[in-house]
Amino acid sequence: MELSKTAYVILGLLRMGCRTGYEIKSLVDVSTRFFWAASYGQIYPELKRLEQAGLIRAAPEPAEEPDTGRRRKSYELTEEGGDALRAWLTSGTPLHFELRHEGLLRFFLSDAVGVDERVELLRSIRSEHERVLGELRSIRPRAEGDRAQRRLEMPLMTLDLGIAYQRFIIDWCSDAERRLKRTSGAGAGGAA
Amino acid sequence: MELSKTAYVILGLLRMGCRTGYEIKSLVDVSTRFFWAASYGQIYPELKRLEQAGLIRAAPEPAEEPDTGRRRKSYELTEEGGDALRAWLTSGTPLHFELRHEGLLRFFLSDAVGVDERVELLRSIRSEHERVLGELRSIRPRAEGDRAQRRLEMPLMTLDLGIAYQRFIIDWCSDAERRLKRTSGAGAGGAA
DNA sequence: CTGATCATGTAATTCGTTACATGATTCC
DNA sequence: GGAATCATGTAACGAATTACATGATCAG
Repeated sequence: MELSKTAYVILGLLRMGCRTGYEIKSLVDVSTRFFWAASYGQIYPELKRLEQAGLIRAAPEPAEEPDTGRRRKSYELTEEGGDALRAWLTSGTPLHFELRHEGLLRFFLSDAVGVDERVELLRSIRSEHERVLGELRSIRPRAEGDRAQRRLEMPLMTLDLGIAYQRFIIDWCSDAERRLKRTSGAGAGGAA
Repeated sequence: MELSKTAYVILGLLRMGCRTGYEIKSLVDVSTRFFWAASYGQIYPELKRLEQAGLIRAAPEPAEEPDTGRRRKSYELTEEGGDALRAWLTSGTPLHFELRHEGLLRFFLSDAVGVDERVELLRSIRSEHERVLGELRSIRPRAEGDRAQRRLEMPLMTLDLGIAYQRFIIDWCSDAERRLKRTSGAGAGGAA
């Protein structure tokens, strides 16, 4: 593959209406971040590369915004950029998938500690996911708005998967906690 | 935090009975890989560091294995190593969580293509997760064995979460496909 | 004898984060 | 006037992958 995944994030968000690097980063932080993060250190250099490759171009400042001396670079998709985006979206390339979940890692290794510590661990995993669930819920109105006003269906659908996913993990944690307590019975055994 | 997460993977797997870098890598590939991957390029240098830090030490070759000229370095946990592992397992440090899911990213951006392409995308996401589910099922017997013979409960419990999680995503994909088809109704609309 | 597996390591490179540097504008 | 936000970028660093290099042993 030629372009990095982050390049497609930029192409895709430009298509969704973002114009500057700053706007892209702001939107990433309330959307793709949960399954594909990106930092300024990636976005700005990538914008330059994409411009050189002819996939995006500098856009004229929109008229509504009369030149406020504030310097900023607006970009827009070129036709080639749109083509590249759609080509990637429909290509059969293997889908990269990667998870780094410290909570699960600890849980996996937690035979080294006692049941009480295991339960405590499970609680902190659950509370992390509850925090994320809260975040996802808080951004839902925006996704609803995008759907109603800009005919963007997928952001909301993706968000709802995220919400369901968080709930799934949270429920699993509650279940597991109950099972651990039951199994340990009277004598809570430690381990070394 | 002093140690990298990968250092704790090593400490933890050493505790679970691995002895060499090679064994650690082999076990990682059928266990933690799904939520915390590690490569040789990390494992071997990390083993050296951990030895210098006194958390692991070179272990005498077990007697059952009469010196086959095959050179290899066996390690074992020191007391300090075990302490460090348990300290991390029970510490309240924020739990690092990170997901990179190209399928979701594409799905999120797929308003740029037509419903048919969206459905196709959903199918390939589902089939990826079905593949992973198959992998997880294939390693389950090993986890059952570890539980029965070595009193390691957590690997199996973690694996069963993984299996349930894959099923959750697969089901969601099937649902979403049905919903997309229903919504699109008669006139399948494309988008640009 | 040959291919699979056991076994250890390094070097180059890629990917991504974090911190830093800078400065304008807007809202209170 | 000061804090928050808008806005763009770079440099240093760290984490991790990939490819390479090497060689022994074991099963057929």
